[in-house]
Amino acid sequence: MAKLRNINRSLPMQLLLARESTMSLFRPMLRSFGLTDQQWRVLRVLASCDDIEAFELSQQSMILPPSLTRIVKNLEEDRLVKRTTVSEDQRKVLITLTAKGNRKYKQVVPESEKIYRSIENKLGKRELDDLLKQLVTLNKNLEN
Amino acid sequence: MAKLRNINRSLPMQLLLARESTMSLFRPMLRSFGLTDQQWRVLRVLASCDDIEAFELSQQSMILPPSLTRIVKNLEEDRLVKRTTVSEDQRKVLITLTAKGNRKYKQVVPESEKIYRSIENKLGKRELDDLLKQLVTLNKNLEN
DNA sequence: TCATATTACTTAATATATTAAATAAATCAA
DNA sequence: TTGATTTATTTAATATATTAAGTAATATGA
Repeated sequence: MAKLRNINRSLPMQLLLARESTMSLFRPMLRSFGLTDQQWRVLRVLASCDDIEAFELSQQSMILPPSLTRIVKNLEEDRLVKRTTVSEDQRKVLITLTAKGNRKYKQVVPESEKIYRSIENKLGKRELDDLLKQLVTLNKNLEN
Repeated sequence: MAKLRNINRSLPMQLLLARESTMSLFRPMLRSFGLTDQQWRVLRVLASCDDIEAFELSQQSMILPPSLTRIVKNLEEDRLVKRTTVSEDQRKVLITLTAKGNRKYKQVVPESEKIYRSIENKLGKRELDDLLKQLVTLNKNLEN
């Protein structure tokens, strides 16, 4: 009978485990700032640009549009982001960070970098760079 | 001002992207068998043992207990798995694959392996093995 | 111009994730 | 032995993921 490969030889499972291993190091810090993983992904994209269309934000934060609608709505209620429509194309929505959102972002950045450096220390800078390079290559080669 | 690293240099983001890149190749196949990603993770663990306690299944399938409760309930309604309690410890629940569940598993395995081999071809067997080794190392080194 | 198609986003429905609290059985300590 | 604690799982509440369907604005073609 055809047998399925062991978990240790399954790329999807090892990626899931690796993602969880790393995120579990950041999560308590993010929660202490009142942020979910996804909210932080949105904030960091917004911090890298003046404003952004919903579709582009969806791509860059890797959150599908239906989820993004709710996440942005919640962030808006927390006054961390602001939504405006584009006058030239009334279908489009522009999302921007508020001053409060920007302050929150600036509070999180140093804590995030601190954790990232501790990961670098645990894994070794060269090994981490090497792994990142391979992941970037994989993502390029498997891209639809 | 402290600046956050670019997405391309963020291990958590690249892992998320890589996980999504690979799972998107398996997902249509799994859906064609009427299975969600998580249901398939549960079935493949069950196929590797006669029976298993809920807690152990939770660990191996990387699904937290509250989610597992519902997933197993749904699989049970589909008659793919069966739940029994342990007489020596009435708190514990044993979960097993039914004959129907085993047939489903055996149908999926060759299709899954086919996709896995196509990934091997795209990435190169040596590169894939190397990446897997690094992920296993990362998971060991970051393990709580 | 006007019906049709496309685009951008939202709503809806169902499934899963996360955290906390609840329940019930088993264990432990005085 | 019994009250407190621990263990194994479930329930509950809120957040996110996924897929499909809906809506409104824009673009296109006869």
